[in-house]
Amino acid sequence: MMITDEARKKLFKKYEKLIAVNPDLNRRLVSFQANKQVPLYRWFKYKEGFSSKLVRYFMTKYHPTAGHILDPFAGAGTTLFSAINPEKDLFSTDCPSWSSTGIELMPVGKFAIEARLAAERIDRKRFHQQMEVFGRSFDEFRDTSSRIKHIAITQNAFTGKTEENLNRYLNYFGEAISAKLRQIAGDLRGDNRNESGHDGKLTVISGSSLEALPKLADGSFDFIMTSPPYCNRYDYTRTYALELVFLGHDDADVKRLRQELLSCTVENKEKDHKLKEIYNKIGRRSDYDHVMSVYMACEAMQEVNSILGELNAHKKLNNSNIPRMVRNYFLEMCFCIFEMARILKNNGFVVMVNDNVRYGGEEIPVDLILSSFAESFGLRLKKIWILATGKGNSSQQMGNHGKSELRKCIYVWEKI
DNA sequence: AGCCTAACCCAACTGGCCCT
DNA sequence: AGGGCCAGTTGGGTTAGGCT
Repeated sequence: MMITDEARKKLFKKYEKLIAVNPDLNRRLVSFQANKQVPLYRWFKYKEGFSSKLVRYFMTKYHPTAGHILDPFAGAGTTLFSAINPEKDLFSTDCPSWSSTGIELMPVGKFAIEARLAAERIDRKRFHQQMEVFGRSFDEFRDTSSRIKHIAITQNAFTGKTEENLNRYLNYFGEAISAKLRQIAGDLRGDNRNESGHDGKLTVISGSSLEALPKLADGSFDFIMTSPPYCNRYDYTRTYALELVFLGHDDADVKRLRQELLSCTVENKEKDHKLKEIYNKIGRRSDYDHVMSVYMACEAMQEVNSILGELNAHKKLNNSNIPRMVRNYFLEMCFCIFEMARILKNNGFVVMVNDNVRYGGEEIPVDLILSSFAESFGLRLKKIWILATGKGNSSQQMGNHGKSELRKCIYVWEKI
């Protein structure tokens, strides 16, 4: 089996001087952890999100004056809300507020965004009253002595302490909901914006970035801050299956959604035909051809594709669809990056959170490949910030490939 | 008060099983 | 045979509580 890493090494050499550890960044900030204690953001834990503090950090660092921000993979809307709710200590008070636009395919994220917007408009006093009524209705059903209706065989089957714990568990649903509502009410009370809403305007587009981005106007954004799906087999429709069902989606809906996601799971099929159709329909076939040629011209990309093909032929990958997923992940991202470059204003910035990945022991330098696409489309790589502690292997890889670290990155691209 | 440690907590995963 | 899906491992971070 022929394994080379020359093209990847060459690309690394090219960008090496721009890769640097940023001591201000850590896992807490780059993940949702730092949002868990923040009022309003803590209502819904979007596991894959980053923190509001991270958004503020990069906006202050690269674009302290207000404008229009975009997040094409908006999730629960951390970027969007952080931009329209400026904090006095970070943004100058006389600067007008940002407006923000988000694109989100997953109904879960869109629902979380809309729920928060709705909550900020409600009559807070009335909400508090309703909450108390709701809480009392739970109390009526609560038998504090015991939820367990004993029969002979359960009598004295466990200690008093155990029974107390079991009851606590059985009562937990009501308690959990009441606690969440108290938190929401408290956050709304502490929120000193007026009830008519935000300083800035927030728009959310429901659908795939592959279809929505081509419809946005040239040069209409000052700043893009986002975290696309990682190239890591992560299936969002599975992670949020319960929430999707709760929102009324059936099996067919979930399967359709899974196929619409940017290819990041082994179940994703080719979207080439669909992409062609999107660009033909809006009379931009030449853009489609241009993006394809940039993708094909990237040597590191071709090296990764051919190595994964070889590993697959030798049964060295634990799932035979990994090469297809990786190939399409980068192709689809290539289209997204082309569109981001087009809709950004000159001197505008893209800040993108993403991790590198590894399959069959072979590292895929996601940061380098995506940055080389960006440069082909007129976005200059300003920095690849990395965390001091990268990410290690999953436990399953330890036996075969040992321990080695991969970069956890935040790329900064500037339109020139 | 400051150090230390055991006990938790938690992770943008991936190996492989189960059906059709 | 392969699409679709399930679910366990283990390193590293955090913290309560004991010890000096």
